[in-house]
Amino acid sequence: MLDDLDRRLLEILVKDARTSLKELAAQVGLSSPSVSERLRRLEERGVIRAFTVEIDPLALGYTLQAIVRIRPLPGKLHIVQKLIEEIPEFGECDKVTGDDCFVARLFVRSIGDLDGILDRIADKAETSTAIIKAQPIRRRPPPLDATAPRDKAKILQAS
Amino acid sequence: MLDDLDRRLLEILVKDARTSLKELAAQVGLSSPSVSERLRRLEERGVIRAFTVEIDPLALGYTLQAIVRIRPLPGKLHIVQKLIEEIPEFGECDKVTGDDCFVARLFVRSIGDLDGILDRIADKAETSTAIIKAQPIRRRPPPLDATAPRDKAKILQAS
DNA sequence: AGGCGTCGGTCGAGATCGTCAAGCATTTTA
DNA sequence: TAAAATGCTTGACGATCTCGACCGACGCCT
Repeated sequence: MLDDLDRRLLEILVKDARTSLKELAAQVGLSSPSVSERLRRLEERGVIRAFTVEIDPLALGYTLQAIVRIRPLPGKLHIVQKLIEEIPEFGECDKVTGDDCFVARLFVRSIGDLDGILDRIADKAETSTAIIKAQPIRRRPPPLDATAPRDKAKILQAS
Repeated sequence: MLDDLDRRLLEILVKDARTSLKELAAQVGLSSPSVSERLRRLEERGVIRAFTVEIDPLALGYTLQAIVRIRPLPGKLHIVQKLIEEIPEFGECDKVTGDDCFVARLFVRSIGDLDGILDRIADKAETSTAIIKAQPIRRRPPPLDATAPRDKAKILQAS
C-alpha cells in the first residue's frame, strides 16, 4: 500500500517540502517523471494531506499558548463545538473519551486575550486551562518506517 | 515587522506551499524576484519555520491517537522528558503549568501499542490517557491578520 | 504456452519557472 | 543636500517540470 520508495520520498518532503523533483529523483534512484507520478498518487490517495508552511506563532504576536480541556454543560455539546470551531485562536481541537469532552490548543497574544476567549464559552462549558511553558516536542509525524511492531497483545499471548 | 503583503503571502502558502513564485507574485501584485526576496527574509527571520508536508497518520497505519497527561514522579522529570522525546510515537508534547507537567499526543497502531508505550513510563510518572474520537479542528495557524485586539485588560480598564 | 492489457518505469523536447545582474525610485542618514 | 540603503522592476539565462512516446515486467485469460 505504501512502498519503501514512497516512505523515503515522504521523509525527505517532511524535512523540506520544496525539494525539487530532480533532487528527490536522485535521492531515491528514479527519474523525475516517476517521482512526480508517485507524489500525485500519494496526494490523490490522501496520504499527503497538504503541502504547507509552518509558521512561528510568536512572529505573529501570539506570545502565549494554552491547552484547554473543555467539558460542555448538559445539552450544550454541539453549541460548544461550533463555538470552538469559529474562534480562530483555537489552533487544534480533539474530541476525546473521558470526562473532558474536548482538548484544545489556544494561541493568544496576552493573558487578557485568553480570559476574553474563555469567557465566551464559560456559560456553556466547564474549562480547565494549562499555560504552555515549553514545547519539548513540536508537531512531528509518526515514524514512517514500518517498524514498531511492539504490539502488547502479542506479548501477552506469549506469556 | 510583518506587512500586509507578507501576511497575504503566508496565507497563500499555508494553503499550498507549492504555489509558484510567479503565481504568488500575481496574487499580491509584485514581481517574482520581490516575492522570492520576501520569502527568503521570512525564512531568515524564522517567521516561516519550515516548508513541509502534512501526512495522514492513518495512511501509515496509525489508527489511533491519544492525548496523554503526564505527571512525573518526584525527581523523575528530566528522565521522563527524555523518554518522551525518544519515543517517536509521541507526535507532540507541551510542558504546561498545573498538576500535569506534560501534555502529549500519541500516534499508535493499536490499543496494544498504546499500552506498551505507556508501560515504558509507568514506573516514572502518573499518566492519564484520553483516546481521540474525532478531530473537530486539525492543526491550523492562528489568525494572520492583525485583528483580534479583544484584549480583556482594556475592557476591564474601561469598566 | 502464447497473447494481451495494465502498471510503472525511462527518455527527450518543449514549456515553464526561478535566479541573477543591472538599473531606478524613494526614503533615511550623515 | 548629497550619499547610502531599501525595495522594487525588467530581461536574459539556466534549471526545472511536464507531456507524449515508448519499453519491459507481470498477471490473466483462452
